[in-house]
Amino acid sequence: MSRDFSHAAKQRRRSDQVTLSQVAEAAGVSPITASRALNHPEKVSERTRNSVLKAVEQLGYVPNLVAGSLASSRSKLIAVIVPSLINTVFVEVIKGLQETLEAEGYQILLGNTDYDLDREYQLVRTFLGWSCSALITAGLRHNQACQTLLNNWEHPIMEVMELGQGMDLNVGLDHVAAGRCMAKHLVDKGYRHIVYVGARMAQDYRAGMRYEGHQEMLQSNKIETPLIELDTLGSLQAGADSLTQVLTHYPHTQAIHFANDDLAAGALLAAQRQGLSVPNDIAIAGFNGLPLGQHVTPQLTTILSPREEMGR
Amino acid sequence: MSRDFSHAAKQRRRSDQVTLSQVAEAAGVSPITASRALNHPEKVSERTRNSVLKAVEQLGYVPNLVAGSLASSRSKLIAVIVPSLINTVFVEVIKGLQETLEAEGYQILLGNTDYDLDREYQLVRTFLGWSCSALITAGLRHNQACQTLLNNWEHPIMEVMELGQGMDLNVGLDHVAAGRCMAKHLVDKGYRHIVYVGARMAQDYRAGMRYEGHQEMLQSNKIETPLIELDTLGSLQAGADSLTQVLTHYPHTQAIHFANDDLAAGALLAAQRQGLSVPNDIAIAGFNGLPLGQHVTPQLTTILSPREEMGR
DNA sequence: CGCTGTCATGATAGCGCTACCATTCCTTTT
DNA sequence: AAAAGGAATGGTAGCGCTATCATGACAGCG
Repeated sequence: MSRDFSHAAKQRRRSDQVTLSQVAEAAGVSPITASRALNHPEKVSERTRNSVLKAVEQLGYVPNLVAGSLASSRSKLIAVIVPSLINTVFVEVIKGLQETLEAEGYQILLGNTDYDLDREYQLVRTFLGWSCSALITAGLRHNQACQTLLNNWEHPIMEVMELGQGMDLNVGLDHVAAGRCMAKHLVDKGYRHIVYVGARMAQDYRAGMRYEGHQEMLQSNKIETPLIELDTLGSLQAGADSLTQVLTHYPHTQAIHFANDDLAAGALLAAQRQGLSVPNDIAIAGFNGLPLGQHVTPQLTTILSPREEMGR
Repeated sequence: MSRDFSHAAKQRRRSDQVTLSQVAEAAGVSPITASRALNHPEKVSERTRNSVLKAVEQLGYVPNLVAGSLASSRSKLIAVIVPSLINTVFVEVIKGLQETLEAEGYQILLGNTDYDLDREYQLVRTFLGWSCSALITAGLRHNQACQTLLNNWEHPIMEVMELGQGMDLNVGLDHVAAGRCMAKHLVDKGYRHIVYVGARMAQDYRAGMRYEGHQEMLQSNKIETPLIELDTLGSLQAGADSLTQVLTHYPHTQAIHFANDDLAAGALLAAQRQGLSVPNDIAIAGFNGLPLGQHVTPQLTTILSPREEMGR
């Protein structure tokens, strides 16, 4: 219970990193002024600003952003959570975001859920802990805990890839409609034996939604809707493999509707290697509008514009 | 000069975020113990740990990683700096790193230099400010300021893509040798009219190094070394365009040696669209071993293994 | 000539967490 | 039985920065 005041001072400076105070001292101003000179240059006189800048240069000062963020409870970080880096679309999205955000001085904190909503929750938790100034996630579907977390969060949340009842910002498209649209296109072309090929649609539920649209359209035309579902993630290789599967199980197939362009491109190239003519022997449809798609024999695609939809 | 002790307390809690202290209180322990329960579970009794965990759950506590990092001057962040997201190789590298690092609980802070060394310096500065626990950068070449910064940094630095005198860890390959090797291969195949196509080699100096090797080999065989340099970044589209250029300027071309697989694949597909047979009419060589390369008519490639080289 | 307003700067007090001891209460050793 | 070691917990003091308020200097005003 006794109190005493005889504690010896404890030293804990762990690194020899140059601090703002040292810069301030070298510049002959107070730490606060040095801080302002760097972060709100317009609030200090030009003379002061210059001498601070000079001191920064001389000492090789590197601002400790962690400390700054803690003090201001803001950070120039933006969390980007995607379900996969294998599927090229998400890479395209990151590319687009990256261009815009980095130009604004933000850094991207990258997370990959592997189509696992629990993993997504973990990532969101972690990223919120970094007091990111925004969070960008692919998709509207989150698990309960994650949803709660996001609802209570006060910073902007952007959900890409999918249209619907979003939280803050929401760009994307209606996947059911997209599937329906592509199916209609194939039907209109006169194809009657159409196979849908998806990859892990339980997880990549957006591909599932496109399949729904596809089904809807074919059924209303009284056409069978055979489905081949791969249990690997969509990739060129998977697409190539699936072609064989399709031809084995459904030899009469006239057209294949793939869940995404990676699969479609893989199948297309495989078809060419096997000497099949596309689209005469077999038509191939994909989804996304990857650059690759435009370089093979003309291919059907819906376009996603990942670059444009930033704004804030 | 006068000192007085009558300051009123200032309130500044800016958010209603749950703090560790609140968790500790709810669990009936001190904040320190709560911290330990979460970060060093083996150091507290099971009873304590459980009650802390329960409190965390109940209150919906999200650890403030910024504060934690400041206090411990460590963070579970790893900076990854690449020169481009357009060139598919770097995406592959990120993919590989991502898989390994995320499994270890690290987050990736992504930066893109656009092949600009000054931009790289800025990024390094920023990332050091986040007290990342490691930094991964593509390439050994940095500007002076950046080099100084990196030399004085006490955490691991990994340089990928390029072999040589590195700092800490260095994985990659000898690009001059790679260029030489591919050129030799083409010469051995009997080609005598070989064009090299690169994209912005002043910036993408690794492509330049491969060209050096290429040149060396051809010259020692008394073969001309025509070069076409594009001033866009390597992409499928650029590759396709370059094919036309090559055929216009050097109609006798038997083989094209591309600086990377994106260009090569673009050209290959373009050739096919134009009805050219590869490699009978024209041979196409790339560099990197992208998955795409394996799906077009067999193509020459050196393989980079971005996934394996993690360690730590 | 005091009164208010604006500008540049400074003093103070944290942001939420963890490192570093110190303390308590056991168990083991000689 | 006392000394020594160990395990669990707690108190204190920052990590390096910025928000908030306070201050001083000087201009404009009636």
